[in-house]
Amino acid sequence: MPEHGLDARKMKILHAIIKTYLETGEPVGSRTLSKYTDLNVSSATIRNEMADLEDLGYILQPHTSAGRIPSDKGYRLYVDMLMEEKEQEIIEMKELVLEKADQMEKLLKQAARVLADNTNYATMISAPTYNRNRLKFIQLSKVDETQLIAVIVMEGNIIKNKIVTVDQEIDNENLLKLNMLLNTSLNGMSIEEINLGMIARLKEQAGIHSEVISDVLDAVANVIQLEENPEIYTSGATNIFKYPELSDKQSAQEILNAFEEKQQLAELVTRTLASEEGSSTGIQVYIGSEMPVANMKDCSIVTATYELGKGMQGTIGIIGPKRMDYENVMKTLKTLKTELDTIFHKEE
Amino acid sequence: MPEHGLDARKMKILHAIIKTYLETGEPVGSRTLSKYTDLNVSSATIRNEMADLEDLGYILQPHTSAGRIPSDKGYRLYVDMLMEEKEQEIIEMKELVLEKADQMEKLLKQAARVLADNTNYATMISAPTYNRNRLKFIQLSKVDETQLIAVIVMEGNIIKNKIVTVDQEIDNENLLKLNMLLNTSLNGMSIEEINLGMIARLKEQAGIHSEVISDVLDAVANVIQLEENPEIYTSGATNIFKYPELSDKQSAQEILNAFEEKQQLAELVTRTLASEEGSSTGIQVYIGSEMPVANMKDCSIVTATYELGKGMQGTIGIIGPKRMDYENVMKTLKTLKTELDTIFHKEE
DNA sequence: GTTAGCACTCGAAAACAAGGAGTGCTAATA
DNA sequence: TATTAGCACTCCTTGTTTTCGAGTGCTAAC
Repeated sequence: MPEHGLDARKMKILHAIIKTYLETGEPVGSRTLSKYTDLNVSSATIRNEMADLEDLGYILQPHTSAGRIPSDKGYRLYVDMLMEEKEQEIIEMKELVLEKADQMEKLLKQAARVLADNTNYATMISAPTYNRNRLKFIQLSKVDETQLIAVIVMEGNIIKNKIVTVDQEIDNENLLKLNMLLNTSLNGMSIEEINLGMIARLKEQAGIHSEVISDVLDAVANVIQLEENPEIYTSGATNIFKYPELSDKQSAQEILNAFEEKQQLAELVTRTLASEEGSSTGIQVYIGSEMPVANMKDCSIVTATYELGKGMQGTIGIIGPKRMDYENVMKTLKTLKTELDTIFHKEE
Repeated sequence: MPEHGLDARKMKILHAIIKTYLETGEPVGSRTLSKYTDLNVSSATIRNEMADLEDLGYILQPHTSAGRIPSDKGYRLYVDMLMEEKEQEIIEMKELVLEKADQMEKLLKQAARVLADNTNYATMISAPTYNRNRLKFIQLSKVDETQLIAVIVMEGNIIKNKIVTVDQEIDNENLLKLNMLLNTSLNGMSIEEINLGMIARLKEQAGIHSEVISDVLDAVANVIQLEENPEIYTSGATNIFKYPELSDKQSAQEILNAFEEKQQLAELVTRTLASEEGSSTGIQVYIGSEMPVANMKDCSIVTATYELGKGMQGTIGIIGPKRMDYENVMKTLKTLKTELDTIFHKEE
């Protein structure tokens, strides 16, 4: 177990350093620690131990005559320890009660906000991406003489619609035929299964209305595109101003920029979904330089994956300073994750 | 014309002060101005004039031994002058070419981004709100045994859908009836016209499927709600960091917060739409304390209204420091406005 | 009415001076 | 041998003082 090569006391000291630094945000010195309750040793002893810990790379000294702060490696050890702790009890959290929202979008937005308000960190939630999309239903309806509306429903009730303008009016009978044709051919299909040959056959069967088919298929393609570029909802980005180490002009701008562009966050999401290995708990932690996105080197992010069943999943993330309250954040995240899981499964 | 009570030279000096301040962001002194090309007077003279201008409230002195900066009143005069200038030529702006996007949402997001990138200010665009929504089309379709999908199309092709779960399966014949019923009763109706009596009548006619009606009407109500709470897209919020006077921790946080919450921006939009009076040009300018939203007292915002025809309109806004390049901003905004106008009218 | 000249003001930046938290090392202690 | 007290040293932080210079208002001359 002690693969980190730290004896019990060093461990205790490191733990104490991290804990206090999490609270104060300021380098912690030996004297402070010696007064720390259950270690009954003098500051000098602590200094010796700290020198060792520094040699081992678990803590750093910002400058010669300052206290110590945890290094990324130190945080990592701390977090891993938390992870190992027996299955954490799900905390009661009345504040997290999510109002029933009829649309996933609203629900997720709201979840992000609640999370941000509760934790005082910045949050992000990605809409679920669908590993294997299958068409469930397609419907063409006539809006007026020249306009049709195509409604496409994917498994998981992802709905998309598109207005299709046609040159010549389609009568009801033909419309019915087209609908039949589309549904019988495409129903239950995954995107990969719709190939060129099939499209050609469809167009042929559609006769004079073949160009409508193209438009409908465009809309289908659109749904896929949405899958590849998952929607991401964020909240509480300005919470970073609460942490002095992040709120100097330079870093604040970079972080907020990442939030606004969302591109980088998206990258992070896919990364998280891909490497589903921290999976005993389903929670992953990136600390500082471990972060897959640049210019957030001073942050940590804790992510969890929620399930919507049928191979669809999304990511919840909390982004804060490296000295974030990992313990609490992980608990909270876990709670929200299960919350979302149950909501979505109920709704099915 | 000279209702401001300034002779030509004072005018020139004020203009020069503002211009240089816009560029440098620093208080401008008399010596700087005396070297200003076309005023061939000494710094002493300028000082005298500046004292007058200060008495009149057009400029301020941050502290005794500093140069002068424009006051809100000064900016206002400047902007009004710009407004009066003969209809500004629409500048060519290749960068503003907007890729054809199939969805309004994407289009507006993109427009906001382009605008932000081009101006180096923060931007916002509100989706059009519909003054008098009329239903154009309602369609209920069966997705599977227990689920229906209701698609609602409003005038202007605003589409909304909702999944409706039913207890007992509805056969195709009944579905057709419901569709007929809904469309004949509601088609062309504005929201205000759908009253309780009508709803009761509908339910009665729907017979055993009356609860479906409720759900569909809920969805209709949803569309209205969306109207009251217009979607707002923003971009380039972090541009404010480019202006030192806005990027201290305090103001940056407040401004960015307003951007994240968007509530305040929404307020601003409705305000803009309501007071359609700066309308010779269709452009409105709020300077500093004129701003209807609090905690953006150090900003100015320039807004324009674009039309989608049929009484629908949205707002484009550019938010920056008080010393923003009004002239250019107004031009740009006007360009984008017409751009949007034409795009939307083409798409109809 | 304009301008040169000058004393004055006041902020910004630089220079300086404690003060103090924290360290590393050494020597004494248990 | 591990711990601790003691001490000199480092270097950040804080506050004070000094300097510097841009800019002003006023007065007197043009």
